Amino acid sequence: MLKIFNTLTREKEEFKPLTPNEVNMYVCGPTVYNYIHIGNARSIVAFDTVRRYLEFLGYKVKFVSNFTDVDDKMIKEANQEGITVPEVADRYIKAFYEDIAAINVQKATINPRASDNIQEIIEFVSDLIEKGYAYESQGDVFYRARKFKHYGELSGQNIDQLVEGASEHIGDDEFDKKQDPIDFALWKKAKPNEIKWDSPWGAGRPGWHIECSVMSTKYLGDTFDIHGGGQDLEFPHHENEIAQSEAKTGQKFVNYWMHNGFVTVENNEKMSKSLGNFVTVHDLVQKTDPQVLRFFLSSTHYRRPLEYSQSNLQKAADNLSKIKTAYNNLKFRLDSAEEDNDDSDIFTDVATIVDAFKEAMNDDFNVQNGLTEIFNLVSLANNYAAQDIVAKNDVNVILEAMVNLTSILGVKLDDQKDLSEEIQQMVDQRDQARADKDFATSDKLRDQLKEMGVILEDTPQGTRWHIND
RNA sequence: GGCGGUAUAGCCAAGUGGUAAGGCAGAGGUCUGCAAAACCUUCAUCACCGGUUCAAAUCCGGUUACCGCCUCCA
Repeated sequence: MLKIFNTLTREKEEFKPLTPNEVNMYVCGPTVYNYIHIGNARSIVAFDTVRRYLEFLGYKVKFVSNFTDVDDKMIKEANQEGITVPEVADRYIKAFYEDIAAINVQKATINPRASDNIQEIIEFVSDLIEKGYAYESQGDVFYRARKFKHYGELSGQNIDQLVEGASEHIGDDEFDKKQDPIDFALWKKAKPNEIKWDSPWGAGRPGWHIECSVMSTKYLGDTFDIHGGGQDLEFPHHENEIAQSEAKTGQKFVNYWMHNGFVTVENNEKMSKSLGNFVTVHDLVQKTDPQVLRFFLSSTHYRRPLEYSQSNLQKAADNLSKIKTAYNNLKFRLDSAEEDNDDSDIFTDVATIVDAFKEAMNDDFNVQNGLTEIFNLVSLANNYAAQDIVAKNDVNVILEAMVNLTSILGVKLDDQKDLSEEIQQMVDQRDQARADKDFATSDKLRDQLKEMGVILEDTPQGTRWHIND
């Protein structure tokens, strides 16, 4: 039984989807004015892992994640470059797909763009005005936060304290337009030379929060199962989404709210675009194995902070390497494996580990405990591979389990390349030299191959090799 | 000021009342022509103070440190 920590209740709750065997989930995507950084990737990976595990459990998952392609930063970026807002969006959306593919993130079922949903947004806002939850003011439209009686529940905030907090930051002109400092924009009047759409309130563009309410309910219905995003979106973004959506539909918006922790840098400081202390995925994958980055991001519990550092990245690389080595070493035994074994403990051993893995992941996606089970599988694989006689079906059941469990973390084990003919010949020559006890020659060849990135290992079943990358 | 999070070995990190999982690094050993990989052994009393209990990392009270949200941010 899967349990999910629900931000709304601050408790782990049994997961019950609205429709049996199906899950509808929405995750807030990036504003596409730059490459995504490691922090963005963490969120993307966290929810990709959630999705993969749900699919592993047999759920059919409809996964919607948006692109914010109209807002202040988009406009600023476009102006600086002297190109249009859609051009900025197109460029970084393309890069987004490249980046997430590199770290083995499955594409969303749907990636709606705010700018493709302007009509729906206008209708949604009009509806809120009709219902008395929003008002027009000098070309802007604001949401009347105080009217929504559950306002502040997600983030545990008290409205009056929010007003105090808000008044410190709010500008004078905004203060004049708003009836209440905590009211937030649904529609923003266009300034000169800004991207704009016609609306009943004049030319303008949508506010940030409204797009997610509109697009999530458009594709997933008035109520859906899971809504995810970074902890920094809890307030105000998700609070506002709830207010908008529930005011309009009269229905509960989301059953399970999930928030991932931040990626931090030195001194536990949050990595963020505004602080400028970020590393983009685009840059990092040039010098780091994308698989290592993926493993690094997915192997810590999603709600914990994750420190980005060279040593932690290296640790992820070491751990991943251990898993891959075990996989490849066992796979090497397939050639020397005997016929199937009818009476084997291996099947039950593997099943026990897989069950334990599920039990771990069922506890709010506890990947650390899940990893422990993967290492149990590694240990089983290593021990089994060291036996004199191995059976093909035993080897395969272990390999299969390793692939299944690690793929939930987005890791591909089976990516060993073939050797070129030239290198294969060198390996053969060395084998001959060893057979002749000509160790000087064999060691020389081994060193040469090492220079070329091919590591040789001698085993009772012959020479094993792997690529050192 | 309000709300929330974190504090476990050199590092990462499980563990919500019964005497500290797992991984990396380190040390010793086995195997090997030498290696590599693997295997075996070894490595902590849980930020601090006080309390409850037969028993606490785990519950209660207090203290300290760091971080985040309240303004765009995954």
